[in-house]
Amino acid sequence: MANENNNERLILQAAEEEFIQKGYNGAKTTSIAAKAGVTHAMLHYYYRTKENLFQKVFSAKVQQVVQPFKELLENDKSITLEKAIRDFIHLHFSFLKANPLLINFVYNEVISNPTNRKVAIKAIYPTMSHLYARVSSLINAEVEAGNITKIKPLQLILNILSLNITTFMVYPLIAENMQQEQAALFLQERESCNISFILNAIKP
Amino acid sequence: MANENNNERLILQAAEEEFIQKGYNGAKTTSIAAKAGVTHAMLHYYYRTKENLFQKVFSAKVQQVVQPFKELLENDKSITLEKAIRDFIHLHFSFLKANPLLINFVYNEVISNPTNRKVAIKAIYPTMSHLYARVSSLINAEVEAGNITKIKPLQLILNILSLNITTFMVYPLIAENMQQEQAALFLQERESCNISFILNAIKP
DNA sequence: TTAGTGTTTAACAAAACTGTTTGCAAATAT
DNA sequence: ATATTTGCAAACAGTTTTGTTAAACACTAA
Repeated sequence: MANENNNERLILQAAEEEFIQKGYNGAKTTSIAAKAGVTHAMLHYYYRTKENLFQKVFSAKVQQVVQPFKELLENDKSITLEKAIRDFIHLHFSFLKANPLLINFVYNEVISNPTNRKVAIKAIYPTMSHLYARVSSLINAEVEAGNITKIKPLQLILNILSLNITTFMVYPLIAENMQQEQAALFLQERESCNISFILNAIKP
Repeated sequence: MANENNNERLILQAAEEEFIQKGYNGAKTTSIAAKAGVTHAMLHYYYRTKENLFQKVFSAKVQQVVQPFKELLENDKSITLEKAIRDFIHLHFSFLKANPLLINFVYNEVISNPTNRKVAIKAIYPTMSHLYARVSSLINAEVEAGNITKIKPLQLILNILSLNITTFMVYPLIAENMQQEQAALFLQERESCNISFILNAIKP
């Protein structure tokens, strides 16, 4: 009976934590093993190398990054640009709140390692081009109707992502000298401000 | 005669490169010494520890991050908000173009190490509150004149910085599959798009 | 010339880290 | 019941990395 592959799972979990907190170079297999409560020989037994363990963590995390975009594309089938923007920003904020270190982790590993970059691009590309197409057609419709000013889909997407992501990049620094409620309020204010800022920016 | 403190400088230069490219954990003192063309004993002779060498690099780089803000505050004494925004975005783009890895380096070290965070906040705070005050009064004047919609200074500052910084975060990924001219064009387009996006967003 | 100061090298030491081997105990299959 | 596989720990091995030491070297000033 023993423990139905418990250790294998514990090691992976500990590895996720460690890699996300410290990056590939900062993470140590000994520390991961200790965090998982196993000898470090076990880590090598199940995952053989640090590199291999990292790849497992990394590709899972890249999948996670794409999640909110997939969700948006599946749920919001035929809506206006404004509703899509509102829905997405809200969705993305929830996601980033729940995974505050995720984006920075993936970004850094992508920047510092060409192999990771390929893995990430391969995983992200299909969803992103799907998103691009959707945004593109939403923009076209609104421009024709005279509801918004002309803007390139890539620029709009970058703008929205920028404002969302940097919010959670500065969040730990801003929240450091705040009460919890204040910090929560900051996020809330930032979310509504992002929405109105974007919507105002694309008005004719 | 030897070489008038040349090695000390060479080591510091090599350390800047290495730390910025690979971060504290990824950087190796042996690699820094090799890059500087000296034995690694020399590195310890001049800087004693990796940590110490890092601190020297880090605080210099934090100073550099604040540079464009100081420049803006000194040069643009009494101007309109629109001109300030235009000037700053242009200035900031030049700066980020010249130091593409700087922000990410400082950010990561700040996030991963509380001591670095204190160093950075201490160095950045005065300039930032100066900037805040200036933006605040510029906004007030324009709001009173009915030229723009009401927006909190912090939100506007965050928005501008977000759009600028993320441009250079995605730049290496986007430029990877582009000709040089195309990549330069992307930056140029992004700069003017950022300006008009911001200005449009704060219109009444 | 010599004593002194700062610079450089080579060799060494210690620790941290990744990965391997061995051997054993429990579980599963034959 | 016996053989085989699987899970696990302890000890070991090799490498990388940081940091130290001692001696050589170069230059300056007494």
